[in-house]
Amino acid sequence: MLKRASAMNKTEKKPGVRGSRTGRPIMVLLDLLGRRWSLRILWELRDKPLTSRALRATCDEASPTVLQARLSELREAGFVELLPAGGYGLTGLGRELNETFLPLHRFAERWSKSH
Amino acid sequence: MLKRASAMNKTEKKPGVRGSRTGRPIMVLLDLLGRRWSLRILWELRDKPLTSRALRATCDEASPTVLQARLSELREAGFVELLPAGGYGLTGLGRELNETFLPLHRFAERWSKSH
DNA sequence: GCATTGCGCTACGTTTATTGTAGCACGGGA
DNA sequence: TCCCGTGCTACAATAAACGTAGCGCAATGC
Repeated sequence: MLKRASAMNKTEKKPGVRGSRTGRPIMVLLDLLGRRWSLRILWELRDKPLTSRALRATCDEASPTVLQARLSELREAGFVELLPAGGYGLTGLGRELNETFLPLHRFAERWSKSH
Repeated sequence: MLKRASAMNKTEKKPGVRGSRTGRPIMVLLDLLGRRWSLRILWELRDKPLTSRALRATCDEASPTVLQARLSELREAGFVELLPAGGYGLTGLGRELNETFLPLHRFAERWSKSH
């Protein structure tokens, strides 16, 4: 019998905050967001929830292994949640975080013209 | 299920924007920033240039291999430059990019209290 | 009933990225 | 000259991500 929703299976073995041994929040956050697909997942969920498979489709068919890993981390961080009705959606906190990336979109457009 | 096989028209040599086969600027940017140490490097250069060794020190002694790789990518992207006087500094574009992350600092503080 | 479909999620072998340690070539003082 | 500090690289070992397949479960259809 598998434990469902076993995101607490980390047991504090601290593989974790890779790029930050200081523990400063900004470092922890930059480390979390600096993992593959983290930023992309938050971005793809920006306007509506997606099922795990739909999310995978939007993320260039990234492997489900790492996608589930990121989703677990982002859920534990409180940015993403698994909706009762099914699918993944941003939490209030996740939406706040995402808003700090909105300027990034505009920046990306400008940047693509300049390099 | 359409496989878009022809987004390789990027004038890119080879390194290959990993997480984005679409070529949309925001995807390319999210992919670049989603590599290990990218965000951290930009963050650490936020107020003054640093030599490669100083940068490594601030980045928890990350291995010089990947640090140089990121610096090359960030230089090619036009966010970072090697100063004539020595040391790495942000370009104007890099500074703009960094400013989109300033709210992240405040967010990180709030976030650390909520989880 | 009993397949079928879609969901979240996992196993596992292969490939790729990152780490850690050591060291190079160059240039500018002293 | 020798000694630093710079940017940068080699290379084996490790960790992370990939790709494919498939599980258990619940809802739906027949």
